Amino acid sequence: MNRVDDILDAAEKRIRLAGYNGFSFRELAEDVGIKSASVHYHFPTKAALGEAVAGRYLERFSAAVSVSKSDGLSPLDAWRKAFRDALASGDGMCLCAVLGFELASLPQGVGQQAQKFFSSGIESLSADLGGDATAATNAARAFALLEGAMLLAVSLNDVDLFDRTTESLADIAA
Amino acid sequence: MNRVDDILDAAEKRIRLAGYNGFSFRELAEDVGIKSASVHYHFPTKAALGEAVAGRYLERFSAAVSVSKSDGLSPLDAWRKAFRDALASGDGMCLCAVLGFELASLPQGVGQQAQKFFSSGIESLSADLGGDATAATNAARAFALLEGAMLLAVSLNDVDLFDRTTESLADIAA
DNA sequence: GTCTATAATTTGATAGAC
DNA sequence: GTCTATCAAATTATAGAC
Repeated sequence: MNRVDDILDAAEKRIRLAGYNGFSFRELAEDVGIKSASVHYHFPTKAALGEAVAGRYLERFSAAVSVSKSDGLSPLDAWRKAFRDALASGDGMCLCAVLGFELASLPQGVGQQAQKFFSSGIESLSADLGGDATAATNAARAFALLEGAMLLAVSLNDVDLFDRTTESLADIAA
Repeated sequence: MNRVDDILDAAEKRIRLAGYNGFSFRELAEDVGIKSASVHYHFPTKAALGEAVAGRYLERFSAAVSVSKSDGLSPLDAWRKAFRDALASGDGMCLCAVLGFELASLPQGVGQQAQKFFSSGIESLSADLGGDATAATNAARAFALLEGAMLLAVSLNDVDLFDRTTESLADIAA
C-alpha cells in the first residue's frame, strides 16, 4: 500500500494548498512519479480519491489528539497541538476547513467527511469539557479559534501568529 | 457600470462557494446572462477579475465597519456585524478567507488583496483596541474567532452557530 | 458591448498492451 | 501495476462581424 499512501500524501498536500478544484490527476501523478492512468487504477474517480484523503485525515487527526491526551495534555491543549502540528508541516490550511467551505461545489461523499470532522470533533471536545450546554459552546468556540488562527497563519505566512493567537485558548473555553 | 457590477457579484458568489479555481468564465457568463467573450471584454483575464472582486470586497467590508462604528457600535461589534452580514447573504465563506488559504495557487495580485484584508483589518482593529502589543494580539484573536466561526457555520450549514460562537467576543479580546 | 467561431491547452476518465 | 494512446468535454483566451 506504499504507492497508495504516496498518492494520498500528494493529494492531501495539493488540496490543502489549492482546494479540491485546484489540482489535477496529472499534477498528482507527476508528484508521485507515475502517470495519471496509474492514479486512476488506485482511485477510479476524483471523488473516490477525495473521500479517501478526507477519511485518512480524520482518523490521523483524531488519533493524534488521543495520543496527546494519554500523554497528559488537557483536551484543549491536545487539539491545539494537533492543529499546530498540521500547520507546521507547511502544507497549508486544515484539509477539512478547505473542504468545508467548498462544500457546495463538492461531490457528496467528500463534503460529508469534512462535516464529520467538525461535528464529531466538537462533540468529542464538548464531552471532555463537561458535556453540558456551556461545554458545547466552548468546544465550538475553541474549534473556531483554532481554525481561524490557522487561516491567519497561512494567509499571512506567519506560523508564529498561530501561537500568539491561541495562547490563551484555555481562558476562552474553560 | 451596471454590467460590470453584475459580473463582480456573480464572480464573488462563485469564489466564496467554490474558490478561485472552482468557477469558469462560461458559468459566470451564464449567471449574468451573457456570453463568456463578453466577460473577457470587461475583464481581460481571470486574474484581473479576481483582483477586482477582492478589491471591491475589501472596500465594501471596510466601509461597512466604518458605518457601524459611527452608528455607535463598538469596534469589536462592528467587525462582528460585518462578518455576520456576509454570512447571512448565504453565499458561503468570507471571500478573503477563501483566497487566503488558496494563496499558494493564486495569481500574485489576487493573493495580495486577501493578505491586505487581514493585515490592514487587524491593524485597524488593533488601533481601536488601544494600539499596544496586547491590543494587537486581541485584534488577531478576534479576527481568528470571527473567521473560524464563519467557517463552522458554512461547513455545518448552521448560521446560528456563528452567533453562539461569537457571542462573548468582547470577553475574548477586551 | 455583445456576439459567433475558434484556437490551444487541460481536464477526468477509459481501452488495451505489457 | 504501470504504461501509451486516446476520447469527449471543458478551460482561458482571441479574432472579427455586427
